[in-house]
Amino acid sequence: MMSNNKRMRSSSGGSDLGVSAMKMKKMKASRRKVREPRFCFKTMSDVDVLDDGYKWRKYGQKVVKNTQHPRSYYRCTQDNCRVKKRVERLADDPRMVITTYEGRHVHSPSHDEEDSHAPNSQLDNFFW
DNA sequence: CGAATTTGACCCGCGC
DNA sequence: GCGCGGGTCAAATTCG
Repeated sequence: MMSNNKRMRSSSGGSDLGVSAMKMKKMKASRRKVREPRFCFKTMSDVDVLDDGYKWRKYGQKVVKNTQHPRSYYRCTQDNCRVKKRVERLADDPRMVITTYEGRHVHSPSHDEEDSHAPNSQLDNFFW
């Protein structure tokens, strides 16, 4: 009764699996010493997903205090791009959106061609 | 059918 | 020591 494992995120209610997942998660994030720098940009637009050349997939939404609007979390769906993007709306200015990019892009925007030998694009990314 | 999206729940770190 | 907030993932559902 009662909810009885409503979500059981680790499935199989097992423990080993859950532990494994937990361990993996820990290892993945691993609160490393140095974290990738985060770039915050203020954008004035009614739309939050400004197609900057990358494909984003929403993976979560949470409401933050000090703000009457929920925050959206996006992640890059590229093959080798695990860049994270955070989008927050300003309560004072609903048309103002704060886009925070976390991580570093591995590919150049729009151009999907092999940029392996194109340090220029990487430099361009760094600038962003 | 596949992928993307949505919501809820869970976990960890830090503050007091 | 305990509580709260913030952040992420997973599953289910829906759209193209």
